[in-house]
Amino acid sequence: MPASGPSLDTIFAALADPTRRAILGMLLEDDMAVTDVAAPFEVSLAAISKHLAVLATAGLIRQERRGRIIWCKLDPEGLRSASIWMQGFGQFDPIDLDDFERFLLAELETAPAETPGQS
Amino acid sequence: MPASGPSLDTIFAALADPTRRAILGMLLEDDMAVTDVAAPFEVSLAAISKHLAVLATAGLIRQERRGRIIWCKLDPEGLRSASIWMQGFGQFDPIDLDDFERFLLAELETAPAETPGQS
DNA sequence: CCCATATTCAACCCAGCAGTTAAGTAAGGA
DNA sequence: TCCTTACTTAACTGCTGGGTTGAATATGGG
Repeated sequence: MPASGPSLDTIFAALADPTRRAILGMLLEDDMAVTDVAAPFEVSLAAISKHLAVLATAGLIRQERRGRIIWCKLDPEGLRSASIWMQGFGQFDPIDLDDFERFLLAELETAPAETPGQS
Repeated sequence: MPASGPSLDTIFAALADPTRRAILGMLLEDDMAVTDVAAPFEVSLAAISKHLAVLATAGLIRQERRGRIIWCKLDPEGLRSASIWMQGFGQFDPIDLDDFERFLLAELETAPAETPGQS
């Protein structure tokens, strides 16, 4: 009883944006404040704030205020229903994590319009 | 060497629409002609035709003309890159196919605005 | 050849989303 | 208290996406 969280609509729509996927990739390494998340991107802070709201609504991240800083952390469970849905199509070989690493790097290199990952 | 097909942008965006996911669910059982795919839905045939084009562009289905009928068939490989990407977040327990079945049914029941699955 | 079937194309409408800037709120620190 | 830091909200813009209808294309059958 995963309590049927956010809809698949919401989750997949959230994942459809390269900026948001890049953010998830960043949060995979560490929790971050909103400002720090925004730093590598060229878009405004407000835009990133909205992206984070979308990700939170989709249940992919959680935001927790501590002092005046809002910490963003990945919520891997949020991907669960989407993952289950997808696994239903095609019985792939068990996923190799190295594959993921490669994909993530490729994603970051051919990034939106800036180079998140650079300082 | 997955030949880096359609982008994750394209794939996730395709999956973000409930009508399109319903179509994928239908094609999971059998290949279908465009007209037959459209039948259960309330939207126009042209709309479904567009949805199918989106799915094809995303590499999730393949369309093959035979006579005057265009057959649509699922292309599970199209989900591969997206699946790999997602598996990178959160090491879930190995997916139980029954889970998928339940999700698919739930999806179909609370369908877009019509009842695909009805004749 | 002509008509019906199967599907796409074209032109258009409307809603929603990503982006902007500017103002608003919240919380430390001097 | 006042300023600064950390975010969000509001109002607006431009583009894309899903929907429509109606015409165009392609193919099989009588």
